[in-house]
Amino acid sequence: MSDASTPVPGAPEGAHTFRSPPQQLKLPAVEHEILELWASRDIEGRSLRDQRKDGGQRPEFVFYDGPPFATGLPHYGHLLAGTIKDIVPRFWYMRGYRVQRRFGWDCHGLPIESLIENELGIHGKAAIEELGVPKFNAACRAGVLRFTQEWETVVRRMGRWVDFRNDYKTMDTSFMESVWWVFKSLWDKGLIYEGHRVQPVSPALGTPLSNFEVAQGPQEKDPVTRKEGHKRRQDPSLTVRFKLEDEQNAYLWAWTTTPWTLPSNLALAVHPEVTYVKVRVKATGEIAYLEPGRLAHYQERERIGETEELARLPGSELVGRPYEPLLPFFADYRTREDGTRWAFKVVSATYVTTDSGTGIVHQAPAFGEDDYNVGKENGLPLVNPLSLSGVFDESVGEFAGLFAKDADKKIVARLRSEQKVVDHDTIVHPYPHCYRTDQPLLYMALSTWFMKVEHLRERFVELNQKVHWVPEHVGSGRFGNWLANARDWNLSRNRFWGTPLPVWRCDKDPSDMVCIGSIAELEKLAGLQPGTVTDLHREHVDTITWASKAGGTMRRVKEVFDCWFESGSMPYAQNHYPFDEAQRSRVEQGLPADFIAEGLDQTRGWFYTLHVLSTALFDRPPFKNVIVNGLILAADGKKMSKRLKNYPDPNGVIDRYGADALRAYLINSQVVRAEPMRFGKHKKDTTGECVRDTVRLTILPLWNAYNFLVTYARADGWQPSKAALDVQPKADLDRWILSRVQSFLQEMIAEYEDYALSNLVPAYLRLCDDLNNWYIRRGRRRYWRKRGAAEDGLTPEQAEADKDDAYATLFRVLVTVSRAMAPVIPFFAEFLHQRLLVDTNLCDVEADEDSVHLMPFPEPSAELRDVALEQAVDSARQAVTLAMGLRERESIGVRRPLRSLTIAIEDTDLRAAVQTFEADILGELNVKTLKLSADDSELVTLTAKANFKALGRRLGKKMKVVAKAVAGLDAAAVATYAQTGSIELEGETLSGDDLRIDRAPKKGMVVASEGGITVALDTDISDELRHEGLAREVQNRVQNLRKTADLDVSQRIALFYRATGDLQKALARPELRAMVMGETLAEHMADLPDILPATAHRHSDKIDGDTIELAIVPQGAGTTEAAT
RNA sequence: CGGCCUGUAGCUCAGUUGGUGAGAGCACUCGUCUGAUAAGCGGGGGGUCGAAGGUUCAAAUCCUUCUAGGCCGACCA
Repeated sequence: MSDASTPVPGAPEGAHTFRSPPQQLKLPAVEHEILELWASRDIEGRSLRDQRKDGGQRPEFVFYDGPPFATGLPHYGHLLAGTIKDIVPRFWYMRGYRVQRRFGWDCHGLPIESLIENELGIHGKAAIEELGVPKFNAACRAGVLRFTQEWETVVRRMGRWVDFRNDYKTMDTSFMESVWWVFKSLWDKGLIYEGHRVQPVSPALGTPLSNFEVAQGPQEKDPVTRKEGHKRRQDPSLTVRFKLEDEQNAYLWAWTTTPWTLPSNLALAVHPEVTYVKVRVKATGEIAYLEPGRLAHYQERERIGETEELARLPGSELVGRPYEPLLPFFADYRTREDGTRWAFKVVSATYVTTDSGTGIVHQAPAFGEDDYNVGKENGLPLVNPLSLSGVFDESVGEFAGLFAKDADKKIVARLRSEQKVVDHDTIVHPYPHCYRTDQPLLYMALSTWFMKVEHLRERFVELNQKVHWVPEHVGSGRFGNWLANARDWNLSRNRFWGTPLPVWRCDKDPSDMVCIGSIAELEKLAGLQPGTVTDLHREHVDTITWASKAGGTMRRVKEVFDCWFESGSMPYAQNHYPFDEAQRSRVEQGLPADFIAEGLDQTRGWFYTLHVLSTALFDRPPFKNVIVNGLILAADGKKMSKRLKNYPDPNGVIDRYGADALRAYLINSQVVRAEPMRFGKHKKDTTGECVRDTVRLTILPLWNAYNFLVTYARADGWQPSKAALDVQPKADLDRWILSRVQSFLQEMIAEYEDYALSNLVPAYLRLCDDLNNWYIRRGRRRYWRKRGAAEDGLTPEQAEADKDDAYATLFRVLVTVSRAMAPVIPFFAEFLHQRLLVDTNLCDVEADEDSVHLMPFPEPSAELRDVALEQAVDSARQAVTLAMGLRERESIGVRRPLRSLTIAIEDTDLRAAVQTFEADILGELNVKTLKLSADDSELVTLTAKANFKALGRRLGKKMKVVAKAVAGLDAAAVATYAQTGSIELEGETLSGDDLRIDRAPKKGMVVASEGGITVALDTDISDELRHEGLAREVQNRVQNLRKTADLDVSQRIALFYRATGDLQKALARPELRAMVMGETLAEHMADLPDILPATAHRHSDKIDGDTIELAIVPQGAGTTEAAT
């Protein structure tokens, strides 16, 4: 490869020398520099909008970004989702795809409407209409984007690349027109109908509430069950009697907690399979029907006197029996025109329970969902005398003008006077309340627009099976169940700030309706000049009318869309489909998207609406892969709460530790698999200490490795080159780390492609451990070898080549790792790329090599792989660990040299491979010689254990007996088995890995064994070894002295000492004396004089019972001539 | 009340299709440095795997019940 490339402007002049590394690593400062770099070189733009300098055409990886409400500030949940939404596109971009990432804003809906109502100081629909829709909507438009700047700041600071310039807003005319197109398409397919749905209504607001809003209502714990639920409220508990028309003096008893629904009673429901009882009340002689268990309940509470049982019958026998209307207002519905019975009869309903009331349920179809469904099944009429404000209209006589809840008392009074009340009590129960006004909600059937989805259920489920869910269970469980039980979608809202339903209807003939699918169509029908309509909000389109066939006027219906319908239309509407010709095929080819990611709470939200619309419109799933993230809780396990201040401010955490660390922390958790996560290191961590740990764990290891390379390369004059990136080193250590990096790449790619983000950081940490704690530590000497000198048994030429290989290998490793980690820690990866490649003029701007994020993701090379070598190092490191444990156990410090270490490994190839790392093992452990052996019988006692996994299935019940026999085998028998590989026990032939052989250290031996590797230390210490150990202790004390004296590492010294006993003997040995002097840079070593210069530093100590007194005096420039 | 998820070391969490010495990080403790990194490296202690039953030769793992928590939904007569 040639080094002739277009250098990056501003890169340091001259050759390929590394820039000196920063003195101190300040991550937030580094990140700010990187942000500036990205901006100044438009790197983000080149990636996002695919404006590469090389102009290459790339296949498209389609990502849909779900729009957040623009009315709140971003919190940790958004940062987490943003991180996921950044990592995945970055990876696929590096894999050679084009990945458009457009930010979206959800601009419509109740959150912003409520906010504006509060700010304008008005409440309720009536107030808004009084103010006027144009003014209200203008306020919404002006207010909805107030936080976009804050969002952009935080999102960018997190390192997320997403296009804010080319964003989409659900209030854009183009977006809204596409929503119309979506609706019109559904309309043309016959999937839209007008119907009723029982909805919670806030009478104070005069508007129905969404389930979402209901859930936002006041909550409290039930004092008995301690369960969180709706705020509790006291209501009447009224039992009334309905007179049967076909039997004398006989009544059906029914119970209600909402007397205001009684005027609208149209039926009574019984469970067809429940047994009811017919009784005579002794005191009054009346005959009553109800469920016997409930009767007993009333009698226990002494609400009813004694009764005489007359008969028992199943509910099905009551079905169809007529009764007199309780109140006269809707008595006309008693019979149909043809004379058949219509309302006021007993109907069958399986939802009826016998745990409250009477077992006979009052039915007011307009005021309960179950009632409504029962009414529909039985062809009952729908009567609703209530307005949205909960006020009765003229149809209910004396109750007209009363608020429903206020009418309760008057209704009860009238029923009481008519002898229709059996029992009147109160009940305290959880009941939904308005989240804004705190008033109890009323349920009532309202006219709404529906999309038919129930017939699509099966298709939903089929298409959903093609989706790769992370984690899998959300797709098959929660979401799958939801799809299988999907209900027709109520997609209209009686609100103001939203996309208006594009339905115009004749005010004379309501059946004359037209659905508009585009602006052009509207202009044409209304006779307007093309281009007249530029905005589709209510204040603009509600005034557009035209003459109808029936001589009336075509006016738009009042409703606007549920904002979920808009977000579900996002795949089409963000590109103004199908109106924008240029984008048409992209939209069609971009469905399903390759990837989306949102929180678990979107199961019923965006995931669902995307699914419904793409199935209905295109018969396709909307996305191929989805990552569902869980909820982030505060460190104390509670929800994050601004009030409790139980979590650290995100900006503060980023400013202190950097975005990379926060990203790595968030992603290194099962929260990316839909599980909840506690943001904190411990329960009281409210400062983000957990993120500091992540800096230490994930960034510093890489930083240290980089710092090592650059420091030595600069000192040594080594220069990186393009050739170094393809280095084929000879040394085993180098070949090993390159192989190890390949397996790391393979693992990373597999995890990225599987969207298993929580496995990325652990894989990377394992590599860092290998890199820092073995590769660099063991290879350290190679970097500071003098050039041109024969060392380590190598000729000067060999030593030179080996050293170059070492530099090149480490350089290559760091470059590769920075690319593999770029999606996860985009700042630090970029920092490395800039320092290693850009500043050294090794990048070609024309080939878009000036940012790590424009580079291709590194492919693992099979040629560099050497699995056996990787295993050998594993084993060597394991042997070292075992031996370290032995030293610890025997209290022999690493400074004390030992004569020999024995490693027993049965496998011949592995043993030979471990041998190649002999010097490393001995160096790590401070041992003189290594003995390798295939046979560990002198070191350990063999015991055997049955391999349950292998034998269990084969032996079944005999397993226990055999296992016991195996455990009873003596060492000799096990040894025989180890040789022959077979044994007869309890009539079974066991062979191969039917037995697992364990090694227990023999008594009196310094031996440890694990996983087929046995190590033994020779702890017999000769005088020679002991003296060397002592000399090293002295050496250690001198080094400590150097440090307390704050001497430069290259500062020469004069060393003086006075020692006793063996210490004296050790230091008298010439070779040890030379060692101490060499390692401590001592130019002189002599007995301690009586007088020392002022620059001397002193220390005395006791080592193994002998004493030593030390003094060091700095030598050379800047110091006076030391006493000699 | 229903659906889904969770309960493993002091804390945060791993533990594949059941296979028998239950792991990591942090914290604790002991040791270890001087030509990358003490914001480092290594050793160690610490858990009746939420509880109780059951299936099985074998259960942290499968089943049932209970219990605690989370998310979503239902909360009606």
